[in-house]
Amino acid sequence: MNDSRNLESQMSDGAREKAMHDRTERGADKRRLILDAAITVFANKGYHATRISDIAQHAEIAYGLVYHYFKNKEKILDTIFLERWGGFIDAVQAIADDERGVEEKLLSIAAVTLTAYRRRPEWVKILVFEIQRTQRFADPDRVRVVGQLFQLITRILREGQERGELREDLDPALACSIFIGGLDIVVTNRVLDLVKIEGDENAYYVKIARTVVDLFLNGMG
Amino acid sequence: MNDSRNLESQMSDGAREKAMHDRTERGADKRRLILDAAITVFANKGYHATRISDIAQHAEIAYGLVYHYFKNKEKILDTIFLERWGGFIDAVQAIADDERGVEEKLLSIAAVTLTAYRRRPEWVKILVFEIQRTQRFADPDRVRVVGQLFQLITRILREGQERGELREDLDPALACSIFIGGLDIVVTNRVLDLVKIEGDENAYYVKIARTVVDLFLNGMG
Amino acid sequence: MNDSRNLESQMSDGAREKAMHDRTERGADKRRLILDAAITVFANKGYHATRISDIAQHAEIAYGLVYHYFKNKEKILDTIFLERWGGFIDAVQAIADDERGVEEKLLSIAAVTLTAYRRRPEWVKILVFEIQRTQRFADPDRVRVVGQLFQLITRILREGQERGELREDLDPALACSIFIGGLDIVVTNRVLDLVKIEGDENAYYVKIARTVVDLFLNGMG
Amino acid sequence: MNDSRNLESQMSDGAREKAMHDRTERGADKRRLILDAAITVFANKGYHATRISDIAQHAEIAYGLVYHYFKNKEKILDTIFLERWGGFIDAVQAIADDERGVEEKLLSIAAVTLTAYRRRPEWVKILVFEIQRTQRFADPDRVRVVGQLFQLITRILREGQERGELREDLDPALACSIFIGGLDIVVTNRVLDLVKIEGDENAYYVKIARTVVDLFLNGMG
DNA sequence: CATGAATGAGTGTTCATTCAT
DNA sequence: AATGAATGAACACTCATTCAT
Repeated sequence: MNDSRNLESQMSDGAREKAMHDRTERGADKRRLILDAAITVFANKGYHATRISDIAQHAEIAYGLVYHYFKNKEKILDTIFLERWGGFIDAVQAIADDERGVEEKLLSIAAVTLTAYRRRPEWVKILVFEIQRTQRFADPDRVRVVGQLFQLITRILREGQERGELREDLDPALACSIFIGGLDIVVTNRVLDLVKIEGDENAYYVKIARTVVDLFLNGMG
Repeated sequence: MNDSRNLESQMSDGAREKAMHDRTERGADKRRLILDAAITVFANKGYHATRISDIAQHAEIAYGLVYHYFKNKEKILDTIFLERWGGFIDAVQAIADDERGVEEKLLSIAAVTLTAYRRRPEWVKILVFEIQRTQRFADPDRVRVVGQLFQLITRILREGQERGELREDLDPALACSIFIGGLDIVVTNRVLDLVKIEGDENAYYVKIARTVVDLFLNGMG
Repeated sequence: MNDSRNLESQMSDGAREKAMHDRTERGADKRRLILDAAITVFANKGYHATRISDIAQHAEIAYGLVYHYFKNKEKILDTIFLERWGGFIDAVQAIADDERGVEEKLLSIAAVTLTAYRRRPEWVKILVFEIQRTQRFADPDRVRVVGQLFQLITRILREGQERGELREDLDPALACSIFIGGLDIVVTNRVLDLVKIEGDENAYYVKIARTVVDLFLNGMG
Repeated sequence: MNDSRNLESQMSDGAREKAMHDRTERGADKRRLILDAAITVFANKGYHATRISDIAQHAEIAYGLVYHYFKNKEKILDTIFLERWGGFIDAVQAIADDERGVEEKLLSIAAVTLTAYRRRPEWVKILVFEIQRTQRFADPDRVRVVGQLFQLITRILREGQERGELREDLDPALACSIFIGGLDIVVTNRVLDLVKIEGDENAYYVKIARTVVDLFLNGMG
């Protein structure tokens, strides 16, 4: 990841400027301005409905400057994807690599996912809606990259099976899909406002994370 | 549903002509031609990338005729949505209303969903990618209609809890989301070709349906 | 004039059916239906904004039937023009031919014009706006026909000069233009609602006719 | 008037560049190019028959550039209207405000009107045909602005009555309409080529102006 | 780096007109 | 005569991308 800010560090809002010296101060500034503007606008209007001029206006920079930093509109989306998803994958990787048990790992992943959404719903909107779906036929790289998440979680599950923490009669890849699907739809529901929240948002997300993992491990029966 | 052909009946390809008397024979023919062409093209190229001329060419009709039957491009998508989703909801409704236990009902729903995908992947592609996501801000009706599925399944789960077939400590609405999410991602994975199938497709889907429900009811632990 | 109903007879709303035997009863019926509908719709929406389907709907006949009676959209306008304008010219011709003095003749013409507007503003709208202006380059016939009105009034003025009722130092053609212009703009003003009417409309128009002629004959000085 | 070039100054073709600093040099250039092209094409083909590509070709610029300077086709017409009519109204205002008698004022107005037509018949065509008529229901502003001319001339007449220069038994608003109508139809006649000119055009117009005012003041009787 | 004017291909939509029945 | 489905040319408008300065 050229810009290795994962979701965790994004959460704690660590020193932003530090990471910005792969390019000129001002250049990187503008580049970041564009990306941040793009994230907002993509999330609000959707990728297709977003015009380059929208991004430029929101970033308060000149129209044509966008093309100094990005080859075209799609590259902007690509960059956002790589940056955000990369950060997310790094976080999941760290969780997968630590020494805790399966339950703790899954809880961490659920928490990271849901908290990320709570703090930066725009990113998640873009990840969920714009990238997975919009250009799905265009870029096989994109698909492969999304696959990383599945591989990491599948590995966690397989290790759990090997350690005897999980049933061994289920395909870990399929179980992984279902776990991710559970998280995904919870986020999707929020985006679509199918489920209304009452009370403390934070507690709500923690509870959801627990429930998802509880259900995944112990079942509804 | 004005056009009450649900996914099941669509599968068995029951008498098609019978439903065609809300319009002139020829008119309905052309209308259907357009819809079928649209389903194919939307699924292949995506809604945004599809030109009206693509649909007309694929249906082998004149360009302008499309606008004889549909007010505009979006209405075509709308019609597909209502037709297909309506059929699907009817099928789920029937399952929810029968007298079997929770496990059987969930199995049926999973089977219907997955089989529908196996037989008409284009429809599901359109349902999953083009409608749920693309136009999400435009039409609140759309969101509400998708919500029907959640309500039906939530009801099944709540009744299961009341009959003592299911744990009562979990919110049925949330559990419902997670169940749907499991199915959804499985379909999505197929669409995205993240998971490769080996051997008999049919058996594969049956096994998946069982696994999803097994995991949902008994958990991974 | 194949349909020789002039503005005067239109005013008195004489037996309508009588004139309709140059064609089949029903055929002429439909033809008339279309023309009447066209007059209304052209006056409301303007020629360009009027679609054939608007006319058909308003006439409560089938879409394609319009093309049985009229070669194309423009022919409908043409027919209205010839019919209405022809009637109007006939009325002016009768006035020009009678034995009264110039003042009486001009008063009659002004009265006919303004009353026609009062009773059938749609016709006048079409005459004034749609025909004189819209298609002016298309049909030289149209221009020639409008010229008839000028010729008739010019003749009246020239005769007045010869009889010593009018000044002889002014070009009668130019004076004619100015007289017509006075009437025209008064109608136009009404159409554009630049001038608001208070009290009895009828008396208002009679007074205007008198004023126009008074001013034309005696001047403002 | 933001672009205060009235018909008189347009006639004398005063320093053009001076007025051009509300926009960038080049920008204003192109904008003007478009407007000038539009005036020509609108006058030749009529507003409705004019395609954006006609304007672009005539201005020798790229198609899309038209939309850089004008929101849409109608705005181009609007701009021409405001610019030209505004200039015309300014000229009439100046005449109304000076200290001469009614006859001189009316003569000036007639001369300005007719001379404007002689020098720039396209503008008058557009003013007379395209704007007053075409969009009459759309923009109430348009009607109001045309009303300004009536108000100015009505004021002149009313003042003439107060000074005893004019008869007081006629409604000045109505007299104003008739005066304008006389001028209008004279212009219209030229446009329609109902009246043929022989000899010196200039003298012709001067004579007409005199005749119109003479007739208006002294009458035909 | 920065600006925003310039370009022009692309596409949804309209609607007069024709045609088969 | 009557119907309305079928046709397809036409056109306004959008917007990603390039370019001159």
